[in-house]
Amino acid sequence: MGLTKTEIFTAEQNEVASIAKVLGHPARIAILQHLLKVNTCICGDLVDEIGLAQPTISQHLRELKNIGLIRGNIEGTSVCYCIDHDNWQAFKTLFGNFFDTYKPVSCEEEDCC
Amino acid sequence: MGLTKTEIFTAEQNEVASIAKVLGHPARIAILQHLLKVNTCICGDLVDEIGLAQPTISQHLRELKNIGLIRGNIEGTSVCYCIDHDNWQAFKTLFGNFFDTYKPVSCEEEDCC
DNA sequence: TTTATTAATCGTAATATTGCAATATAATAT
DNA sequence: ATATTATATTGCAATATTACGATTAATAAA
Repeated sequence: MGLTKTEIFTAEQNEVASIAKVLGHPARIAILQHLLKVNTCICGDLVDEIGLAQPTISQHLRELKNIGLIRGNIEGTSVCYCIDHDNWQAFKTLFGNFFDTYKPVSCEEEDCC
Repeated sequence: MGLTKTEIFTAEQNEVASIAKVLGHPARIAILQHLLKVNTCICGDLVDEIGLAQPTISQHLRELKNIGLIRGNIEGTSVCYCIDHDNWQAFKTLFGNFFDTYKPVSCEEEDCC
């Protein structure tokens, strides 16, 4: 074990979890926040900004890119990263809908908590 | 290694990442979705509903409870779980703000992607 | 008091993640 | 061609996560 049983869950459950999982590391949140602030940057900027080794930042960038949160464009010898606009909006909606599903129970109804 | 360097990140970055991490497993999304649908349920219901072993569900429930997404009330021999209203709203706002930070770059401005 | 019922905890195996040094790759500059 | 710059990949050690069988604890029912 140590292996998630994805086959017993719905596609939506797996998708929400996959995105949340990528957001579940402070380095990746820091990368996204830096990108949100400066719009575009290269890997080296993030190494200076965040203070993790270059291979570690590169690895986090790959995960963010794989899930579609960011994109990277080769520019000479460096790679310019930025937020993926369309996916960002889609993920925002996905999480918004998830959190909005909550319907507070009225005091009249049964509630154990 | 294998250990996240939380000390080099801001409290907000660590908080967002911690919550996202807990949301980063389909079983925990499934548990929350079931709770959102039926308002309250006990551990055994989730075992039947989801199809993981009882200790596994119990473990996922503990993580959801630790981060504050749900609460559990002892009722006789069973424990009644429900969404934690206040934290749910707070986390919704936290993630909403995070996703809303994105300001699309106009075509005029520099953008590499 | 014994026996269910329900959930938590313990222990453990399999797998995943984090972080980095060393190395490889790829484009540019000299 | 060679050196430089920037990033990706590989390999590995330390740690974390996932899942579950076995056990425990705590209440309820007989």
